[in-house]
Amino acid sequence: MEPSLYPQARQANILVRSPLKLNHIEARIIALALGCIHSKSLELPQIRIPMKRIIPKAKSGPVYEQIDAACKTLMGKVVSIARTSSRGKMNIKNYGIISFMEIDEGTGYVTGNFAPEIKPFLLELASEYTTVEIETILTLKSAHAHRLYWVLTSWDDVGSWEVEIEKLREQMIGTEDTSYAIFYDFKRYVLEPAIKELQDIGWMIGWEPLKAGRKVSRIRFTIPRHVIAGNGQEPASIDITPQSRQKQKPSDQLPLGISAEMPTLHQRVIARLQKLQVSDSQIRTVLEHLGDDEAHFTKLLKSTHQLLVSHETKSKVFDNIGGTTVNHLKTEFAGLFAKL
DNA sequence: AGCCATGTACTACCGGTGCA
DNA sequence: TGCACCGGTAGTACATGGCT
Repeated sequence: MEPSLYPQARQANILVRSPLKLNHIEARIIALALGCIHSKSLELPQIRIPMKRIIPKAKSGPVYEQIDAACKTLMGKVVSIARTSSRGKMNIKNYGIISFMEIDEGTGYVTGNFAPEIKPFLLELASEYTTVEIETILTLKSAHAHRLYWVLTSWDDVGSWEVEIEKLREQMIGTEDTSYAIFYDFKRYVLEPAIKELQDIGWMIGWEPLKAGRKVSRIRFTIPRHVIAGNGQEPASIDITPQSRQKQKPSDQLPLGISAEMPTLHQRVIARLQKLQVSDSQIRTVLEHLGDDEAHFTKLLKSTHQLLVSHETKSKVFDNIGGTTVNHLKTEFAGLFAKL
C-alpha cells in the first residue's frame, strides 16, 4: 500500500526538548518523516517523502545534492536523553533518529527508515507528547523557528515556560555548537527572528528576559494555546467537509495526498472560525461558499488574522466577535453577503 | 552549457559605548 | 566592573548576468 503523509506530526515531549541542531532542510525532512506515522500505528512505517515537498520551489541550486547532504547528516544525528534516577544518578541515552535513507531522483522520492530504538518516542504516545501541524511548520523559513515551534508547542498546554538561557540555546542549536555565546547575539540572530516568524504565522508568542543581577539568566515565554483540529481537543470536530471531499475515507488523521494541502487548510479555516466564535451553521455556509478554492482559504486566514490577534490579545474589545467576523467575511467575500 | 565576476544576503564575531 | 547593546566587518554561500 502506498504510504501516506498525514497532516500532523507527533513526538514525545522528552524528544522534542532534547538538544538537537538541524538546518532548515533537515528540519523539513524530520517534520515530513514524522508525518508518515499514523497516530494509531503500532509499527514505525517506511519514510516516503516527495522531494518537491522538502524543497518546494526548484531553485537554481542543486536540489538533489542538498537533500542528499541533509539525509547523510540526519543519519548521523543523535539525540541525548538524560534522565535522573530516583537515587539521583544521571543516566544518558543516545539515540539515532534515522537508520537509512535513499534518494531516488527517478521517482522523485526520499525513502528511509526510522532507527528502531526511537520507536517509544514516536509511537503509542499516551501522554506527554507534542503534536504540530505539518503544513504550518513547513511555512517556517528558518531552522531556529522550526526548533522553537516544536519546543514551545510542547509547553503550550501550560501557557508559559521559563528556561535558562543556556538550556534554550542547547535546545535550539545543539550542545556541540559554541556559537551565539553572547546573549545579545543569540537574541538578535536566533531568538527574535524565530519568534517573529512564529508571530507572522499568527502564533502570538510573548517573551521577557529575566535577570540574575545584571545578567539575563532566564527567559519566560508566554505561549498562547494552539488549536489543532481533529486531535480530540478543542475545537470540537464538526462535519463540514466540502462535498467534493466527503467521499474521503474517515480516519483520525486525514491522509495528505502529495498535492493535497487542502485538508489542513480546511481544518485551519474551521479552527479559525471557531476561535472567532462563528456558529457551526455559519461555518458550514462559509465552507460551502469557499468550495475547494485554496486561494479563498488562504485569503480567509489572512484577512481574519488581525481580528483574531485583536480578540486574543484583548487589544480591542468586541461585544460580539462572532458577528464582527461574519460582517468582515461579508465584505471580504461578496457572495457571502446574502447567505450569512 | 559551462565558467567567471560581481552583487547580495546571511552568519558569526569583535570592539566600542553606555548603564547599573 | 560586568553586562546589554550597537555598529562594523570578515567570511561564506548563493543568485545573477555576461562572456566564451
